[in-house]
This record gives sequence, structure tokens and C-alpha cells, in this order.
Amino acid sequence: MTKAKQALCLFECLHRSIFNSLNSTTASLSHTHQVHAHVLKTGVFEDSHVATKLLSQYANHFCFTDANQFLDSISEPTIFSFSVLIYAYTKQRLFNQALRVFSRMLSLGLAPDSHVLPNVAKACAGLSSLKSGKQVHGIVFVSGLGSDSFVQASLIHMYLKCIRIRDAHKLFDRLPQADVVIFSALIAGYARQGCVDDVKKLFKKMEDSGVQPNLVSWNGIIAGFNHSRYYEEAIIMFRKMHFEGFIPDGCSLSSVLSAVGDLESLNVGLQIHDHVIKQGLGQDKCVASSLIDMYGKCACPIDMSKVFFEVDGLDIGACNALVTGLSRNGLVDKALEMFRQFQDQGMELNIRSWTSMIAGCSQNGLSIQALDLFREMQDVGLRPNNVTIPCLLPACGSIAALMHGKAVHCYSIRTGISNDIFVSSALIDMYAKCGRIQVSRQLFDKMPAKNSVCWNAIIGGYAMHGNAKEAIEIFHLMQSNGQKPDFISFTCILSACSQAGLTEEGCKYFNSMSKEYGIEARMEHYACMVTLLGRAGRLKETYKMIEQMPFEPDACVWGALLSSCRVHNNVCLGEVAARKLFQLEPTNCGNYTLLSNIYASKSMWTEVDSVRDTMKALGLRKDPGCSWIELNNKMHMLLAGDQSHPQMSQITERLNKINMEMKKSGCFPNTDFVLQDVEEQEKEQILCGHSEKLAVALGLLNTPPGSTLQVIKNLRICGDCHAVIKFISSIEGREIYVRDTNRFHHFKDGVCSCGDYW
DNA sequence: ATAGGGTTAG
Repeated sequence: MTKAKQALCLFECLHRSIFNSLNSTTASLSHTHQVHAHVLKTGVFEDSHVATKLLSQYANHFCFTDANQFLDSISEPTIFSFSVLIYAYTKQRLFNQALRVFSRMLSLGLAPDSHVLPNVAKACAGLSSLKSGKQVHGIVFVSGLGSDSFVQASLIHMYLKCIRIRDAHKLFDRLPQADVVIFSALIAGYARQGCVDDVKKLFKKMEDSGVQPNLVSWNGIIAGFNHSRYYEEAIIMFRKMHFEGFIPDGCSLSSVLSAVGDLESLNVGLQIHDHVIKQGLGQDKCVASSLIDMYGKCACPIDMSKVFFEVDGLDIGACNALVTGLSRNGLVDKALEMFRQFQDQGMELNIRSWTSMIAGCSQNGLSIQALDLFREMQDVGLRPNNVTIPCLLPACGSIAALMHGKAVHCYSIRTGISNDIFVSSALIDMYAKCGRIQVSRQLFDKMPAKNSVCWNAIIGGYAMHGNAKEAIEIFHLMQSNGQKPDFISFTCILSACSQAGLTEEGCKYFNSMSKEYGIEARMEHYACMVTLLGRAGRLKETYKMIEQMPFEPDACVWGALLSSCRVHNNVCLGEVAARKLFQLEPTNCGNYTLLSNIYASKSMWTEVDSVRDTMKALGLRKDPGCSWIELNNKMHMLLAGDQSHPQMSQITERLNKINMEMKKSGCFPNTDFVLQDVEEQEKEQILCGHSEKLAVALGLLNTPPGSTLQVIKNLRICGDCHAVIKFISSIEGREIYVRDTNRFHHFKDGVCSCGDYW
């Protein structure tokens, strides 16, 4: 053998070993780089096999920059090279990039083959881009590859993902013969649309054509029904599959568990959990996530945590399910703790994680925290979407953070999600809670499509503002527009009637519920009726209604009665309601305070002391009155009697001045509202310290004359404060909105929108 | 190197 021949042989061996070393999918990145360098030196990269191998290695390592550079360096890239890159991009769900590579391939005049087209169709499906999908279909048509079964299946799949089930079916009907893969894809597509009958029909057709469904076919149906919220159907199919002798795998179990969770069927959930254990699928990430989700939805936080801690390693799905489940079960502090722990552990939290935590805070009264998290989320580079926004907005509404709410509204417009039905309903509610009912109405009128949530949002908004006329108008408009009222609509309309003192109207609507609409009254409707009748002073009638309720009244109903008794200072019924409430919610301070205030209004100081002693013995402290005002984008919180605000001396000075003015014009402080056994002068002092007055004074100090003020209070507005704020609105020429626990008070020119009825 | 099925935010 000549030396040259030996060298060539050696080179070939080397070449082959390099080639083989890249066969392993686990070849390290540095090794790939070494081979790349070697290949560049020796020039063998013109070998398309080596080029393909190198490209796929880079793709496996997510090194798309290197892969693209390499592709650029090849003088005459083959269709293989492009194919590999498109495949890798599709696999990484980087569909846009996959399509970009494909169009580059086309521009070089390379004709697509039956291998690359399915991946391209898959990228279109992944993007749900019907436009690109149709283009690919056109290319398939021109290329004459339309009869390739892989290509056909991928096109059908693309149309299904783009919710073009008819187009998919058209292609399907043209197939000479469909195999199990095609049937399964189409059936799953129908299930995703919730077309129960079509699924059954196709299933029969499949069996008639002699095609046997397999596990994947069943899983597609179960997942599809779960996706389209046909939860019962999903469970029925799971049972059927089991009955047919298929052993459910991780895919079947995760889908069916999700459906079980939404139905809150704990017993079924427990059975399926047994199944999971039997199959040894406890470590499957998706199964674990849906188990956690299921226990969370079935109000079993302990079992939920157990599943979470039994899974090895952290999985984003499981973490998100845990955070959601904890908040859902009122353990929002624990949820926050876990959320921070995940962050500390370097977990890469996604938009769902943040949205879930924001929703948890928002729904559990932690409004400020929700707003902080929203900011923090954007700081780490995540963009809120059409789910995040409706989760955050209730927090803005709850503390009347109008500036934040407006910013979120602008963001929704910029990102094109403001027409989303959930987003716009949440905006309507937020503006109403921030006192801007006219803005709510404008948004409502502009909505292109409305569901009951939107109608209820605007009716509820009007109710909160005491605009019963508008609320009733919309309630009827809703029906003439073909939208049937649901039980929430009635809660809104009843509360509107009760705010406005429309007692007879309210009774009429209440009676029509079951008679005309077939909606049985729920707890919240009875609570509204108690408020409605109670406020009108018809306390005996109210009590009779409670006694005749078809189910056991809850604390809301008794609480409504107790509040009415406080309004009319009815000791006898108040004691009855309070006794019930002390049993139902022994740690709710508000109930003790109300009873004590009823006694105090009748100067029954011994009884007042006795209630106070009970509270002390239970370790309870009265909820302090608390008001908020948003000034220059910052929320200020003022507590009754609290002196700690930096502008407190100015506040006091301003209030004293107003007091003098009032006395001059013949108005004196109404010390009946001080429910303590103290001297008259001290009573005046106490009234001056009420949080709503402090907040209004702070607003006067920090805003230009004539501008509108808005205050929210955690308790019902005090009668003296109501009188003082009316006076302020007149002498200062200001519109002042005060939202208390029940409704809005709109003070203008010395009168209040509630007509002094609240 | 190519086609069908999974979970976790409102």
C-alpha cells in the first residue's frame, strides 16, 4: 500500500468516526463545535450527510445561530439541510422560524418533497395560521404530492388546528382510504369543537371501514372533550375506553383528571388516582399536574400538597397547579410563599404562573399585592395577555385604583385584546367600581358581541351607583336582545332595587324569577331581599321570609338582617340575628360591632360593655374604619383616629376650618353617630377622626380646586361624615365620590346621589 | 429526518 493510499484510508476512517460520533443525539455541544472546526479544515462539509448531521446536532442543542451560520456556509445546500432545520424548529415549537427557513428554501428554487411538507404544515398548525396553511396547501397541490398519506394527514391536522373542521373533512372525504391516524386526528378535532354527535358518527364509520381505534384515538377524544368543556363526555369516553379493554396511559389520565377536577367529582378523582398509582404513573409530569389541579378544585388542599411533594424535581405545570389550588382554597399566603420559593429555586416562571398568583391575590382581597406582582412580572420581561388582564382588573376596582386601571385599559388597546369578552367585561366592572359608570356604559355600548357576563357587569355597575332606573332599563334591553338573564342578573337587579328603595319593584322581580324565568332563588337572592325589605323597615316581614326559606340561611342572610336592624335600631330582632351569626362566624368582628352599636343607639351601655367583653375574651378587635384615596398615582390609606399621615396637621386644620364654616351656616355635628359613652366634646373629636373625612381633606389639600375626588371606605359611610361631605361638595365646588361597602355616594352641590337613603 | 393523543392561568 502506498503512503498516499494509507493516508487516504486513515482519512476515511477518521471521517467515518467523526460521522459516527455525531450519530448520538447526546453528542456534547463542544464536541459538535470541534467536529465543525475539523470539517471546515478538511472540507468534507460538502458531504451532505455530514452537513445534515452537524445541523441536526446544533438543532438538538438549540444552537440555531450556529446551525444557520453553517447552513449559510454551504455553497450548495440540499433539501436535506433545510429539512433538518425545519424539523428542529418545529420540534422546538419555533414555528415562525420554521416557516422562514421554508420560504428561504423555496426562494433558492428547491422543490419541497414529501418529507418537508408535513413539518411545514405542522408549523402552520402550531401557529394556527390559516393563511400560511392555505399557501402550503397550494404548494402541495402544485407539487403533485397531494396523494402522499403523510402530507394529507398533516394538512387535515392543520385545518383542524385552524378550526376549519369542514375543510379538514373535505380533504378527509377525498382520501381513497383513511388509516387510524387520519381518523383519530379528525375525531379529536371534532371532540375539540365539542361536536359529540360527529365524534360518534366518525367513530362508527372508522369501525365500519375496518379500522380499529387504538389508544391514541381514544386519548384524542378524551382530550378533545375536555378541551371543549364537555367534561361529562370526557369521563364517559374514558370509561368506554376502559371497558373496551384499553389500559389508560399518562395521556388518558391527565386529560380525564382535568375534566374530573372541573366537575369537582372527588369520588371519581380518587378512583383515577388509584389507577395512576397502579400504573406507576405518579411521576408523569402532566398526570401529577392534573392530580394537583383536581384535588385543588375538589377542596382537598392537603391531598393536593401531598401529590406535589411526592413528585421528584420541580415541574412548571405542577408548580402552577399548586399555586392556583392554594389560592383557590383560601391559602393565598401559602401560595405566595411557594411562589417566592419557586423563584428562589431558579424556576423559570411563565405567564401562567404569574397570572395565577395575580388572580390569587386579586380574589383574596390582596389588591395591592396583585398590582405589585403585575409590575414585577413585566420587569422580568413577561407580557400580560388576555387572561392576565381580567385577573388584575378586579384588584384595581376593589381599591379604586383608577390610574392603574386606565393604564391597563390602554395596554389592552395597544395589544389588541380590548375586545376580548373577558377583558371588556372586566373593564366595565373596573370603571364602575372606580366611579366612572359613564365610561363603563360607553365601553358596553361599543362591544361588538356581548354575553351574559357583560350585561351583568353593566347592570351591577348601575346598581352600585344607585341608578336603578338604568339598571332596570338594561335588564329589559338584555332580554329584547335575546340574552336570557341568569341568576347573577337577578342578584344585580335586586340589589339595584334595594339601593334605590324600590321595594315593590324588587319584590316583583324576585317573584318572577322562578315563575317566569325558571331560575330558583339562591342564597344571594334571599340576602338581597332581606336587605330590600329590611331597609324599608319591614323587619317582621323580613324575618318571616327568612324562616320560610327552602334551605338553611347562611351568614350573609343573617348579616343582612342584622345590618337592617342597625339601620332601624331594632334590638329584639338584632339580637336574634346576632345570636345566629355568633354561631356561624364567631370571629367576624363586624357582627359584634353592629350589635354593640344597636345597644349604644338605645344607650344600653351595660349591654354594650358585655358585647365588648365577649370580643375581648375571644381576642377580637374591632375592624378599624379605613379609607383610601389615589393621589398622583399613589394610594394613600387613612385609618380612623390615626395620626401618622405626614400631612396630618394640615388635614386637621382644614377639617377644623370646615367645621367652623358648617357651624356658622347652622349645621352642627351629629354626635348620635358616636356610639361611645363619652362627653359631647370628645364625641366631636371622634367624628373628626373618621377615615373618610381624613381622606377627603387629604384630597382637598393635594388636588387643584374644582377637581373631582374619589374615596373608598371599608365600612358603611358614617351619617355625620355624609353630612359633612355634602357640605364640602357645596362650599368647595367639588364633586366627591365615596364608595362604601354597599354603593357609591356621589356628592355634588350639597346633595348626594343616594338621596340620603343608604 | 416525515403524520394522530396530555397537564398547569380567567
